[in-house]
Amino acid sequence: MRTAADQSVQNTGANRVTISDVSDALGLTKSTVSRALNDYPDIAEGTRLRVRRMAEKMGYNPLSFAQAIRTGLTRSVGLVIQMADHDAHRPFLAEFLAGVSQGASAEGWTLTLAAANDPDHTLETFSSMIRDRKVDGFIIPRTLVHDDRIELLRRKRIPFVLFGRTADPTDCAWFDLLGEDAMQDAVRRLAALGHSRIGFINGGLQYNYAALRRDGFLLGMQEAGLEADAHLMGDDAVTIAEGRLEALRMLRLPAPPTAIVCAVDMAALGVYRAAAECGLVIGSDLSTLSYDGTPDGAHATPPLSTYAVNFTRSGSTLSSLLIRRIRGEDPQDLRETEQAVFLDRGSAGPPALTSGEIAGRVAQHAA
Amino acid sequence: MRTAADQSVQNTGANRVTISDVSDALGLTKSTVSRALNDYPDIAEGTRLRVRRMAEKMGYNPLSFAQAIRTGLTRSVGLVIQMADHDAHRPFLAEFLAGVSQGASAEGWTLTLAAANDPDHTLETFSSMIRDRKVDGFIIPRTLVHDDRIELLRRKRIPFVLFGRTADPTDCAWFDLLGEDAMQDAVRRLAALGHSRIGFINGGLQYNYAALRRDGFLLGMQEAGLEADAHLMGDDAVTIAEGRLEALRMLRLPAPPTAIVCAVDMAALGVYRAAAECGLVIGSDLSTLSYDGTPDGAHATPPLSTYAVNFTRSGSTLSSLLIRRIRGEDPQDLRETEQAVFLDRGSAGPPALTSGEIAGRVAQHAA
DNA sequence: GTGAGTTCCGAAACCGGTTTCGGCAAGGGA
DNA sequence: TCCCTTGCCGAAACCGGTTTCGGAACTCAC
Repeated sequence: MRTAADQSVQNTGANRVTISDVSDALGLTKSTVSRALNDYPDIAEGTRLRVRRMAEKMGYNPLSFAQAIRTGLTRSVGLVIQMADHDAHRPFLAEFLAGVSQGASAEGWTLTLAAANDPDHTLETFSSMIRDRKVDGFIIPRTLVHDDRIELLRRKRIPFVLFGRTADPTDCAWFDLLGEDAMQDAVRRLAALGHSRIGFINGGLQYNYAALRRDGFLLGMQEAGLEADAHLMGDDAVTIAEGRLEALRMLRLPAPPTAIVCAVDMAALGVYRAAAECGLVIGSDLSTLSYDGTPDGAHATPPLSTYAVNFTRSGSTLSSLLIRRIRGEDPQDLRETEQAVFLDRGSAGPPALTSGEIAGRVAQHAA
Repeated sequence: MRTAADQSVQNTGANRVTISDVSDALGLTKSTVSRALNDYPDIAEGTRLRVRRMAEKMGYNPLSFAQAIRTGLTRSVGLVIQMADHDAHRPFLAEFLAGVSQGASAEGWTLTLAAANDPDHTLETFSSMIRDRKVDGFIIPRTLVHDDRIELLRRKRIPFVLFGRTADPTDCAWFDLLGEDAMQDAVRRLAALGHSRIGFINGGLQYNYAALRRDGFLLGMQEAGLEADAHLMGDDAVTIAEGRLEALRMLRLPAPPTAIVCAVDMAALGVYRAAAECGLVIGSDLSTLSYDGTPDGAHATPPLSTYAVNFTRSGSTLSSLLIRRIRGEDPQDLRETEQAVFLDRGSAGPPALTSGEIAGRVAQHAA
């Protein structure tokens, strides 16, 4: 019977150079060539060099799936994106994927991508990719405080790397941005501009970053000698609509904030909307600083000042951490963090209005 | 020497059920089991059933890389995204990838993703993925009129499927949306609303869709008995900035358009900007219809009426077409098209102003 | 009853690598 | 000189499948 293999245009590849071709050309056996190329210690240095040069010259490249059959390793990093997620991070997806892909291919690895519709589907996808040995490990984006994906991989003893941190760091390698430092710095900047009533709109509390950024905000307030008013703090705003609502709520308080720090850019763009509706000018009447670095923020008026994340570099770092993890390095040695970069674009300035004046302006526009 | 394989937590997989386990359980040889599962004709129907049931019961799943070593097929579809592209299509990337991934996994295949920085890098990436047999075929997004990627794959005889069409259809399978029909329909709608001076802002001419959409626009004009004024036609606008410039150019003509059809949503959002600068209200003073269905359009005021593309379904269709192509089906039988869906959201209405009145308004705002 | 086909499965080679094991030769110590 | 290491490589098994080939058993026609 004839099946796919030979009906298809592509076949087993006529003139591919195999390890046997290399060993024949050198008068060695393929086992020697294999060990030479894989740096076994029982190969003489001269032989190793001869083999390397010949392999190079003949253009020999081992097939990863042929290696996999014995080693069990596919040389592939896995990534499962969840479609159910709000699209707060969608703008960065391309950059992030590019980074992951480049980090992988720098080591001769590939990126195997899957998409899932909901958390259950995500876990199923992980399981089937593991069962079929599609990948050697996973990158876990958008970590939660308590994350079932981590539980699963820990239990199955599959290597993984987090983009973010999590409550229980056991067996976890990660790369993360110090959002808490950014929030603290944001407060510091606003205080230096003369703000004293500063609000905070946090992101989704299920995400691990939320508690950290909140703590960073509070630390900044404390450092500046300012009181953190519970009424000026909100949670779970990751979209423009949610950010707008939370900002409106704060602005309608008897003593509204003169500045609002947002944990994510989308929420800050919601603050823009709320400000517009209340007749407040962002950057003078009301200041806001945010975090993410979305392209949308740059196009707003005024452009949004934000702490920007380099998603391309993040992705590539994660790939290389994961590969090192798969190669056996201790997770504790594979934990990197980085500072987000502040982009000062004008959405924060000295308070043009007092809290009371803002309250008046808001009341006026409510009528 | 101990290398990656056994230092890593994951190893060759203790209790995995192999084809030999199945054959032993049945008292058959593994060759018989293999042929039974692959529907060879020289296996008795009863045997085939016995084998299937036992394989099912024991939870046997062949390893794709073990099959690949003999068949040459990895059961993986390849996709290379170009980062250099303007980000007109970025918002859809997640949906598109989800579709491709789901279409692949429906057949037990996977998606191997790579990113490239420029056209040359793209071709190199294709070549190395082919050399290392990472994938069995490729999905080619955003096809150009003359596309080097297609040339390469045609030459190397690697199966591929286009998202879009191209000048030379030889060996090409594809899925595409009938943008030309959408443009024609847009003109029809505008004409029905009473517009007679209708402008057209096209996308990048290197893309295959551009000529098609232009022809669709012209056909619509002809059908409506309207004159297509060359001054009211522009090209290569795929960003907000480019759309704005082209719209401003048209609005400053002695006889400006009362409606503008755009080939891509981003250009239409540029029309919004231009209109705002000229004191024109979109949907009454100036109408616009567009194509893509970006989320951004839904948030504009008024929301942008546009012909929307279902990128998830597009991706999944492309995957299944590619798999059929790899299995040997004739490319000519693997060509599907679909209509974009019109979303009427209010950016087009009966002309509130004549062309002359618009010219007056524009001149007034220029001062 | 015999010869020619069919039907169906086993045996073994094969794919392209990796890994284990054994042994030869050189080197070193007594 | 002899023995014991040590260094280095070949031979062969192995990984988990697929594919080729041959032959036993059964069918059917004459």
